[in-house]
Amino acid sequence: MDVPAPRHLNARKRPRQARSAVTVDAIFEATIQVLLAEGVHRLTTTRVAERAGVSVGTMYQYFPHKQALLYALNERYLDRLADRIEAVCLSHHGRPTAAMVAALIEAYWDAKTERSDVTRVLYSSAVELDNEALIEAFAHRMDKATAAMLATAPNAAYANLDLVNATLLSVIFGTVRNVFERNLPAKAQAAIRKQLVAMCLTYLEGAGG
Amino acid sequence: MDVPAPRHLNARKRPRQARSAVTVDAIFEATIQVLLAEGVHRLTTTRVAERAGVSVGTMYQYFPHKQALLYALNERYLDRLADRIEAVCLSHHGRPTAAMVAALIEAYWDAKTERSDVTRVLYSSAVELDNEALIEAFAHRMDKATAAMLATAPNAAYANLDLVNATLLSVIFGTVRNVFERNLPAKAQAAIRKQLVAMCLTYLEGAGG
DNA sequence: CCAAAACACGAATGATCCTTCATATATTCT
DNA sequence: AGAATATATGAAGGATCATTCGTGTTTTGG
Repeated sequence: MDVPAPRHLNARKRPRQARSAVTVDAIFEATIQVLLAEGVHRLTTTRVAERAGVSVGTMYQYFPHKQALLYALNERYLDRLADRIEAVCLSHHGRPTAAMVAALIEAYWDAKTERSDVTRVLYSSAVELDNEALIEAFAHRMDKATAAMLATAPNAAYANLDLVNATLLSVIFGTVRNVFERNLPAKAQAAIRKQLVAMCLTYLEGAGG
Repeated sequence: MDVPAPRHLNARKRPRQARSAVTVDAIFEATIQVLLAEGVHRLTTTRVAERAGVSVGTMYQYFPHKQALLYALNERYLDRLADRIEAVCLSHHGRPTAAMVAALIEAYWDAKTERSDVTRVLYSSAVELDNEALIEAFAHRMDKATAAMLATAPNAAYANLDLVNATLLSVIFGTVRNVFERNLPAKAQAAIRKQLVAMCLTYLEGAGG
């Protein structure tokens, strides 16, 4: 995200040497591990440090407090996710609308599902975190990526691309999350996913695509 | 919900006298107030009791621990929500599909939005809570209510009502949550909501409704 | 009206946790 | 090499919290 974090969530210092970059990454990974193994309410600075193989003090060199760590972790996650979706969108410029929709849904769905346990704990770690800026930045990147893609569809003539695009994203992202949280069996998930693709495609066609 | 809570989340005792029923309700309301005013991470048993005008000890007469309180709170919320939606569905039996969809989306959307701050804190209070059973029970009630409604639509002939119904609910519930979490301006929310209604209607018509 | 049951109280206990800081080691630069 | 900077350590301080339990009060049923 190219949006500045709330000041109070900024890192204390940026890693300058190679070893500290390694440390910071280990801390991120350790955070996820602890979240997976113990849950948010047992996510302790000490536990994270221990799992990362460093001392608490070291953690506090890079994150002024626990919240900043969680903020940075979510930032990293959303950045990577946005990268993936953007790449898929770019690779589908000029393709038929049907291919676009299918690819978009597949990419997002897979990204969320392939490590559903991680997705879950990241959601939980974001609660009680002032991450509106993060979410908005992510949404904005997605908006731009998909709008640009849709605009290149052959025979596309959307009356109001922005609204259609926003609706499409809310529906896709929302549905994935809902299915995900209900923890439906894989078969049911796949069936709904297929329906979702068809539904979105029909919607776009009706809207001028 | 008619599903038994996980044993460890059961209330210690049920209120028998009138005054204790008042107490329990005050505790629920106080919990919401504290959540609104301070957030999950400052939700303490003492604070809740204080706000409810009772002592901590009293709280522990009805809830064996904090988690049980939050569990019961979410149970109460989902029960009421399900009641509302069920009533709307019932009142639309036999109506045209278009009216059904519009009413369903309106009912759910309004229920979630009219006190969006409460909705938000309830979501946050459910994190790190073993509430799968609750969610599943809610989903099941909704499934039955909407499926029964859709089956009464004039000219309805769904090839696979169950899948269509499940998709519809995931899409609606998911989209509402997504729009809700992004905290879009009211105008944008209304626009998307309208699109969602149209989208769902087209979907149902294509599926045999 | 009285005993039993239900309800209410809240200080004390024991545990967990975030964060700091004085100190020590490693790396870079000149 | 030596100074300056970056990185790492972890014990200790200070604060918050969930939960218990001995005790007091109110209601109910006979």
